[in-house]
Amino acid sequence: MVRGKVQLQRIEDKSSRQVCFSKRKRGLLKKAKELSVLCDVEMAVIIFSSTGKLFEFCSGNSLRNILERYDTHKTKSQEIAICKNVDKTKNHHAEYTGPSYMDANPLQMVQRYFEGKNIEQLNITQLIQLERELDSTLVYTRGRKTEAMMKSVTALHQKEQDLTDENNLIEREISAIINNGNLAGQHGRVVEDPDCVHPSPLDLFHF
Amino acid sequence: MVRGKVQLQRIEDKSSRQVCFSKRKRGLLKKAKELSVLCDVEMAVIIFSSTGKLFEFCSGNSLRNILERYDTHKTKSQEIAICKNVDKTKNHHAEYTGPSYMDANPLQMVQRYFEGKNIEQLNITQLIQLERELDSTLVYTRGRKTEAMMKSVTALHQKEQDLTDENNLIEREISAIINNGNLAGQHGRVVEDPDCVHPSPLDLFHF
DNA sequence: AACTATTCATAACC
DNA sequence: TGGTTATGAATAGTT
Repeated sequence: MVRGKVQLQRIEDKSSRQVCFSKRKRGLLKKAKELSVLCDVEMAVIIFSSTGKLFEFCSGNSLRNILERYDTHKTKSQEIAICKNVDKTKNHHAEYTGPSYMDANPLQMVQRYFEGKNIEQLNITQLIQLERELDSTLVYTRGRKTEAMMKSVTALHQKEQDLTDENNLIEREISAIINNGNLAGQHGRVVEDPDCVHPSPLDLFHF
Repeated sequence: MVRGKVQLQRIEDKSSRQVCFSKRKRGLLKKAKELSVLCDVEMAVIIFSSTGKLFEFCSGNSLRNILERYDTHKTKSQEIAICKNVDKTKNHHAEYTGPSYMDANPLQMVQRYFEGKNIEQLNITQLIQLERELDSTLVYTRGRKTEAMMKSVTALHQKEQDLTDENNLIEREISAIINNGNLAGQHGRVVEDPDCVHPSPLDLFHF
């Protein structure tokens, strides 16, 4: 505000309101552009004047894209809320604080990166190059996935082995206890066999 | 801008960018609220931070309503544009002509998108999803490429045809001239045949 | 998270 | 509308 601080309420005089709208709209759109460029964010502004005229701004090329992203985001956060059974009441500048890195797919990423150039508008050379690079990214990702899965499988095998060992150990302990119980019944005393109750680690690999 | 006027381009330093984002977002949302109240307009602001967080503002109580209004408005104006056969260029705000990212490959894009999280550190689920999405992006890109090539080939065929036609035309003109030259030699005068020298456009399709 | 020097946005006026 | 100006606001750089 400026020059005799104005109250934050509807300007009643129609023409003043119109003038103010025109000036402030320009200012807001400028700020929006600055924000989107400086901070590299995706954003959209939609304004309907009181006369019904539409003014819009969007950071990339397509406001529709942003609305779609908004929709998926909303849907996902709703899903998450349901999953977590969280009944979060929305604060008016609701900020979704979920894990959000995965909510954009590579196509959107690529489009965001070409910022302005819709993928539809790329020429053949660019498309061929993009194809090649996507291909190698895919190959790389598959490699990483396989590697990660192998590691995971190995880890699972190890865990399985450990659990099996533990089971065997427990079984041996149980039989030992039973045996001791029998012996105790026969001889009137408890015989402790350390080799059975505390087998050496190597014993674990005999089964 | 302020204190050593900043360039209107992406702030490269990540933490500066985030601080700037935080400050400017607050400012923008405030301005948006002021505009909507003072001038009594319906409006919406949607912002995705670079970390994927969503921030929003709307004048009424439902952003969804505004998006619906936007949709109907767009549909109508599009219909009008089609009816009037108007090739209206897009909104004048979507003219970001910043650094082209054509030199970044998708792997860099993906990594940059995960900002900080190296692709090495993604878990299996994320990798599988990434693989799937890269795959469909690749399929899509291949489709686009094929389409573009087909168009190009068709265009080339057309061009070839046109050139062939032109050649034929020229040949006919030349023979006509030669013929006329011969006739001139035989009869001592030049005979002009307008049908040969300036064939009607339809003649082009007789070959 | 505060501070401050600057630039910026804009209400009032023309 | 569009321009000018005085003034309050926004904010980049710094701490």
